[in-house]
Amino acid sequence: MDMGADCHHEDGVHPGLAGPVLADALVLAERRCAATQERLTAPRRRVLELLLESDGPQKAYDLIAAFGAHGEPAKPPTVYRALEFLERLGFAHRIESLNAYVPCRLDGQGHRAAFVICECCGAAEEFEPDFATQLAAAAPSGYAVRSVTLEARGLCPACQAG
Amino acid sequence: MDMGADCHHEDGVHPGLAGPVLADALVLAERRCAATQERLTAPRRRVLELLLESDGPQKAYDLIAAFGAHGEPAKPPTVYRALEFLERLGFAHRIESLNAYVPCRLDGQGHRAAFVICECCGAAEEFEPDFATQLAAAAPSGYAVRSVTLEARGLCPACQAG
DNA sequence: AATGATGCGTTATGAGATAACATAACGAGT
DNA sequence: ACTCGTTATGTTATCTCATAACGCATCATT
Repeated sequence: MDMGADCHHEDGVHPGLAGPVLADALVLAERRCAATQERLTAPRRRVLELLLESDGPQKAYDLIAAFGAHGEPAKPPTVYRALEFLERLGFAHRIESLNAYVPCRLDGQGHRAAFVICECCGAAEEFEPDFATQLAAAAPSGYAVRSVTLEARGLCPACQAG
Repeated sequence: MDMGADCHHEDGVHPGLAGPVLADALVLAERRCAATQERLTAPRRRVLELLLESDGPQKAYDLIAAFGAHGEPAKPPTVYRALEFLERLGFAHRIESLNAYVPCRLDGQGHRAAFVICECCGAAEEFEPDFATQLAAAAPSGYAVRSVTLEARGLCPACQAG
């Protein structure tokens, strides 16, 4: 995406978790895994941690580079497998139009995710596409819609003001 | 996308143009370019032709491979530049979740494109997202939405029946 | 013709993702 | 505790997707 060279704003919508808040989020994820007999293994947990710490959408190779505790990168499959797991459980989402990943900011698992993406600062905000059911009606006749990818672009409030 | 191993359907929604119908479509494209002082150059025209001939979403490297008249592939930038042009003029759309391209099947230029994609046969059907304006309201507070990427997945009528 | 803008051809490389295979960890049943 | 099937990981290599950078060609205007 072209962010425009004249944007001086920071990613600020989701500042990224740290300290006890981050720890809590990870514990919550552990619990949700335990409840469904899924395993939040070390690499999965690490990738989730990196996503939660981040201020905005993360590229897979950013995660790969940041994976190791002392600067050693991960191997690509390690991170891609973890991302696949996190998406499956609803802990993370892929933003197709950015080739990037974000942690889920909403509670419900299995929900349909939708995003607004600021073309200026790159922030991505998740929202609940309540109208997904409307979509099924709006879609061409006869299609049985099962999932929806919805990514809207525009300007976040800060970038409109600035 | 996982199309499922058990689908025996063909891409049938848009059979691909040929002969006089194809020629007409290209002439129409020429006219629309001329009207806005844009140039439908040879590589651009060739890529549009390949898209119009196709039965379904085409990958960039499929187009690259098919570009030459006698089996010689194009160089990647040739095709990517043509696709960029065709998208800009509304003659083609990129489907993000497939990394693939389709010719525009609707008349209006500059419209917001939306797609339903059959998870079984891979067909992609374009439709007009009339509710895009509703989206602006549904989006998180304060975002000024400028464009929307909407890609729904499900089963086309033929694949539901079969 | 000179000029400036746009587009093309070419080489090379960057960015994103996965196939394939071997090894290791878990967990249910005995 | 053992063994067996399953699930997950480590590793290497490769595949797919896309663009940077450069020089030349083409076209419209002067």
